[in-house]
Amino acid sequence: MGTKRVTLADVAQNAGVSQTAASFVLSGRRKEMRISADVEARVLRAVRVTGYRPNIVSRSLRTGTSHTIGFISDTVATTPFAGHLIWGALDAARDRGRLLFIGETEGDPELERQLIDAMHDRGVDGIVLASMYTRKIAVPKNLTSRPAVLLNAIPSNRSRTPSVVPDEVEAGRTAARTLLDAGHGDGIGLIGAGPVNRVPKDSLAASQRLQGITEALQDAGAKLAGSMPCLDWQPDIGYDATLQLISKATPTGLICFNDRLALGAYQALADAGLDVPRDVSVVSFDDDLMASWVRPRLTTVALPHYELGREAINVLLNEGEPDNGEPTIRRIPMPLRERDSVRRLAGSRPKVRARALG
Amino acid sequence: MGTKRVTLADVAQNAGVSQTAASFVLSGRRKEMRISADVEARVLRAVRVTGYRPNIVSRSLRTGTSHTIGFISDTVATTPFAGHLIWGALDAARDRGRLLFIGETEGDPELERQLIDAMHDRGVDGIVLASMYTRKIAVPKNLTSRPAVLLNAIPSNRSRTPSVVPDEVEAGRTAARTLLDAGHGDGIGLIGAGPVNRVPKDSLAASQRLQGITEALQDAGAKLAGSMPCLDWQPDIGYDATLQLISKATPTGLICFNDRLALGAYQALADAGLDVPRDVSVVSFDDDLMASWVRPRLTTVALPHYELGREAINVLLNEGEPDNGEPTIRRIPMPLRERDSVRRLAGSRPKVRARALG
DNA sequence: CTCCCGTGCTAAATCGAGTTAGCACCTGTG
DNA sequence: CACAGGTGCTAACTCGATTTAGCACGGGAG
Repeated sequence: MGTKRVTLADVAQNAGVSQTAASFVLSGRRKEMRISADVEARVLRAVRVTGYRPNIVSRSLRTGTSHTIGFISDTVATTPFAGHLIWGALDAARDRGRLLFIGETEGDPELERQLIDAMHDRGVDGIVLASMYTRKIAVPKNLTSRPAVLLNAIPSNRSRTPSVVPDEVEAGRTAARTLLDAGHGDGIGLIGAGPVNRVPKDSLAASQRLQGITEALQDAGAKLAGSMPCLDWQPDIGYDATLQLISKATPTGLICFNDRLALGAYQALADAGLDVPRDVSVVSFDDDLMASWVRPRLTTVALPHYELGREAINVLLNEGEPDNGEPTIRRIPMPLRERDSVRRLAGSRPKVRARALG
Repeated sequence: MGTKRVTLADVAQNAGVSQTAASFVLSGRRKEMRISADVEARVLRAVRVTGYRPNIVSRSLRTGTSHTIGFISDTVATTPFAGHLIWGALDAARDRGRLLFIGETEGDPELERQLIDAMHDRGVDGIVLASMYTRKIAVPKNLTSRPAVLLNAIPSNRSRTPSVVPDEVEAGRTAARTLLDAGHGDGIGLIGAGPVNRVPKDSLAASQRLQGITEALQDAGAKLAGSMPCLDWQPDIGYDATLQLISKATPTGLICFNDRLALGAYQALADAGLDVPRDVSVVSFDDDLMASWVRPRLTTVALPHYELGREAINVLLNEGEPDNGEPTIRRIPMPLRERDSVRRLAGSRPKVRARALG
């Protein structure tokens, strides 16, 4: 309890050498400083005997590196996503011997500024600034005085701050190809955006998913069967949009821009007497928990929250490597979760295995 | 960017005084050290001009207090509860000028030990060790070398470590009274435990909720209509238990030991052609998200996760106050969320308002 | 025998705050 | 005029590690 902590001086005394010698042994630079094997052995024994653990606060003061990282998000409690983002960051941090400070801004820029300062005051090696949904954000001025990485966000102002984001464009292609490969060619409808993009301006998911979808359709020479932009991506909006879309012509496949829209689409299709996937196939994005709860289970392109968290830490700690003037944007693949909401149309060619390689 | 941080020495130089004087001004001890108002003004101006912020690492080394708290939980990602526990802790920490380290043990004692050490190495002022469900835990030996608080857990070994837990006994009384006040007297059945307690040994919720229920029934002179202990508190188990219970005699009210059991009970009652709350009233515990999703919305006694998180920080920072030999156990009230699953029986006396006071 | 160089270590400075001990100056008193 | 006592400040040490500068010794070359 009250026993004082063992310091390096104690270890040195126990080993009968100077603090300097002990320090060099422990930092593994004994060759460089020509410390004899004998002294090394004595120091290591002293460490074991005394149960010495270096005081990181002190080391941090001297070296300026605290083996500590700040993780600031706009919200940690309300979305279940947050947990996995933090989880990935936590694991990556532990793998590299770092501890994580966390903070929550609740979207308040002033609070954000204070948190960044408070973490810098504590000598963090860098800060991960995370957003709960992918968007452009203004990089706070005080963030850039030390290494920083944006997570799930791209700098809106001209800033060198590296970013880690989901690869939404490729996700759009994946979603479209899933229906194309199942033979839905010209029968694909869009719920959520397109053909002209109209969604909240700071959401990147909408425009990039649409871009990927459009590219994949063009590559396949396919034409959209219809599309309904939605200003908000909630179940009830998806319900209305779907009813409206099928009132003109019934598509054989639907790409919903997120799982909540898909939930609404499920209900609308059921009300219209259409069966999923027999009459209409559905593909979506996010891989919300509910995607595996609904019946039939929803095929969706997953947001890789755990991987995003991990990669943010890795990018932060590897900073200064690929310094080619351009701000780094690391895009994390969004994996397809194939479940039960897509039907392969008769006569469609089976998915070409080689495509998975390219 | 590359500009070096402003130190106290810079401030002192800018103000034309010694570092000592500047330090005393900033720590508010100028009276004590007889610093003139003139010098004080010059120092404060210098702070403003230079944008000085104290280096907490340095302060921490000298004073031993880092204004930093460790929060270690067994899991952060998998349960939605975790977010609110951390959220409460985060808010309380911010209110008191502290930052939070977080760590996740994934139930691994070795990892737990390492995390505790890593945080102590960084000079945390104390550690909150949190469990995701209420239980007894063995307090790690290395935890107690500095202030610590158990959250959602009670020490199983003889330990002075203070605890913050939900008041499960009172919650049991609340649940029982809710049905008693609605006139369900001798018609109350239990799903999950009782009359003899048979549930996983380290779960405190079961025994304490049962104790509260039993006390409230005794106070009211009421007898149990039946009870079904369950080894695991999952929907399918609750379904079976409920079917079995009503096969003997149909109670007018059901207390389920958590919301998942209640979900199963809902399904069983529906299958048996019984309506909630017309035929059977249901009260439960936890206030899971789903409790407000099911129809009729479930009346349940809520686990106060946010408050638990807040209080853990408060207890940690107020340590050394009520030092009366006994280990402190702080019990946080579990509030009743009155929704639509309880029916007041005809002829029952309305709830006495004064009862809420006592 | 002297000089040089490599070997193996140590003394002391350093990081940036907080804290202890004490110095110079002024005023009032006997 | 000597001296006590208060006022207002500063020099120097401290926390515990890292790191720079350099010392003592032995052996080989000239």
